[in-house]
Amino acid sequence: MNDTFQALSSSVRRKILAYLSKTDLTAGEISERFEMSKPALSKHLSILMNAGLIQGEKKGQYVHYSLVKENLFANMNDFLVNFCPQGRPLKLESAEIKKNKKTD
Amino acid sequence: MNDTFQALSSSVRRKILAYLSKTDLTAGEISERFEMSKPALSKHLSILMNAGLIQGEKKGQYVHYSLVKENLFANMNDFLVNFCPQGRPLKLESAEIKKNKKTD
DNA sequence: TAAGTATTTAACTAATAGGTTAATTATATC
DNA sequence: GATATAATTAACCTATTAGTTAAATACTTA
Repeated sequence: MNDTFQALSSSVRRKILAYLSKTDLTAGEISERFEMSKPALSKHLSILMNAGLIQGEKKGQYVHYSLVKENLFANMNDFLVNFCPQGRPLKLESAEIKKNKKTD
Repeated sequence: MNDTFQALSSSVRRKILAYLSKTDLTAGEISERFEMSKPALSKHLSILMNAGLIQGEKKGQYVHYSLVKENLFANMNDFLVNFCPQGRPLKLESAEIKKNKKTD
């Protein structure tokens, strides 16, 4: 869980996850979307890999990255369950949440 | 959202939240639960405060801290909604999640 | 095989995070 | 008012993080 939250503490990495939630991308395609060197991006990708939030598959000279959604949800659930008194998995009322929404 | 995930990236701070999910505590009571100096704990508390995840109320010479659960859920929801294709709030099947559970 | 492209690794640097002890602030009590 | 307690702030140190450029690795193609 530590690795997960550590990985999620960077907005760059959260954006990578958001991109991958739409479609798989190669390392190069990901790096095009950021104003940052490829090695820097590569490090972010390896942090997400180590946290089990993404996976990479080498195809020829490319590495295709994809989201591992189950791990994302599993870790979030493990965490959030602490705050549900009944110990049940999440059941949120969207209205109550929207009320407190802050734009980022 | 950055502040929230930054705050959650520390296991000490996640433990503080877990304690506060059970009951309100003073700064001193919180620091007793960790092997760390009071100033160090105080800094963790201020990070959680800045993220809006806890609030402190001064009563006499004590400061009583409590969880602000709504902000926790709101931020998590804002984040997780990205990964729900329909854009709906979370609806997870606990069985599928348990399968991938990793102990921390 | 040589040259080009995709990606990662290595070596380095600057900024940030997380801890320490000492000092300060605010309240309580004698 | 003096002293004790709770909590935070200040000053400092070390380790980690996040970026850089240069080099290495792996694959493709002429």
